Amino acid sequence: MSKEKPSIPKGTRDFGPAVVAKRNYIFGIIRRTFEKFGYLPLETPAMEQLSVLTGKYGDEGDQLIFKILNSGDFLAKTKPEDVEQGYKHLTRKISEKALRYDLTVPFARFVVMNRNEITFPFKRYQIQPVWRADRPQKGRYREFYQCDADVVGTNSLLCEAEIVQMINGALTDLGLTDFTIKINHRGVLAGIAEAIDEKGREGDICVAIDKLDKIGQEGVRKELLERGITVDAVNKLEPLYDLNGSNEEKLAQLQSILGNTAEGERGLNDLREVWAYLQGLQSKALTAENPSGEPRLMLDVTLARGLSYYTGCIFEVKVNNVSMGSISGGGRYDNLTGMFGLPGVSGVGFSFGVDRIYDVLEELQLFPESSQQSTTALIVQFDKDSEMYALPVLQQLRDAGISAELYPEAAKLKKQMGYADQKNIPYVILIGSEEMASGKLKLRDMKRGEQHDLTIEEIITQLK
RNA sequence: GUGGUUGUAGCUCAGUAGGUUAGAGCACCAGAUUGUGAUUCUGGGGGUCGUGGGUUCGAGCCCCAUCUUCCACCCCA
Repeated sequence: MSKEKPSIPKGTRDFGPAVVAKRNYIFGIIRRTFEKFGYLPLETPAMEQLSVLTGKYGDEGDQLIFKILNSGDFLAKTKPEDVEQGYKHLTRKISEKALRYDLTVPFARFVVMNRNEITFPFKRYQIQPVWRADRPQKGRYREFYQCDADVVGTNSLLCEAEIVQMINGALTDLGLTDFTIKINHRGVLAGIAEAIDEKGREGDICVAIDKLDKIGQEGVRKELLERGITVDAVNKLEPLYDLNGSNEEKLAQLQSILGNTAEGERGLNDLREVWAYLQGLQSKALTAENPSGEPRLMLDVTLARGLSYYTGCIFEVKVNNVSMGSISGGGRYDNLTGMFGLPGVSGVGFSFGVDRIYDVLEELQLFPESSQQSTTALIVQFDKDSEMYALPVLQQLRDAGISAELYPEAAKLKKQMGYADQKNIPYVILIGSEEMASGKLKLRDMKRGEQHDLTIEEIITQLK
């Protein structure tokens, strides 16, 4: 008998009852938001073929995919020279499956496989865990849940506008008041690169610019030069950092800088159209201001996002004044299904990071009390007679749709009351000899500490 | 993946220059209170000091490895 201490892998967590209750509260609000906008649920397997996932997230992403070792004698088909050719070569020989890295690529795979059954535009949402072999930190786990909503089969920028609406709606319903929805466009980034005579280098430029609020303008300048961007280009780039004024004014300023680049023009037109849709939708995201006075929806040319499949608008959401990375992000991808042999299907989607939202709500104490209670009423018993008397009462409560339980033994009152207190049960019903004789049960409101003698019918009415 | 950091009772932490039976608060259990919880009083249980090696007469404390935590890069939900 080995008595090893049990443990769970790095970056994974157990969720106890109280935590699950709060997580379900978040899932519920997100699910309702998605459904309000016409998205329907989809679920896909935890594991995908490795070939489906590789190459979709850039080199960095490929490194972070959890591979599953082939079962059985996984070395059967390998030869000594496979080892000599390095781990990447060997990986393909001993691993054919991998845990999904996000929900967007499996969705694209699903669309391609079911292209003949699907009616386009196809709107789906998906709430499932994903896995990344990242090094864990606060708010960064190796297993975490994403809540994705994507639509494929339409180029309409109404989808982008509705994504802004969904983000604003869900986060507002969760009680958040100080958050920023950043929006940008890959075309704008490409146009900027072209306008400063560094066409095609937007990748390097983005990685550097993205750190602006972290390392400052000087730090970014240094990094850009290290990445081989010319001094000339950096000088042209820097005025873009502090575009000021309203979003409309920013668009106008960008127009004069990028107007004559094809990509830049495409990006600006898309963004203007998104704004027009939002105005039509009377978007609260468009008019809302954060406590700081900044607009909630912000055009941010420094927003980059690493996932390599994005081609159009990109989004990212940051809760202000908490130490937490982005809690939501997404964008448009024009050719994801093309990689699986179905070209010409444009898609756009975004994702909420529930685990981070959870940590933020916890920090800001925004979980409502109702998300933390389990049972509505506990029946306390005193002896065998009262237990038997309580059984039909218990059933009547449940038939009336009230979640109820009977303490399963005639333990001391203190213990039974303590149980209710611990479990955050708001009402206790006491059934003893007096109550059985009179037919009036004692209903105790645990929060107020008051109790009244009531018939079972009266109790049901009150608790319903 | 690179460089750091953390790990002592269920939880939050003490633990002095390596020296007998490792402590506190909270939580838990029992009693004060044989029909009433979150307050009060009394008593009680619980730790092979993350794990595995090593140095030493002797290690919670020193060394190595490993796992874990958190942080900065990288990247990202």
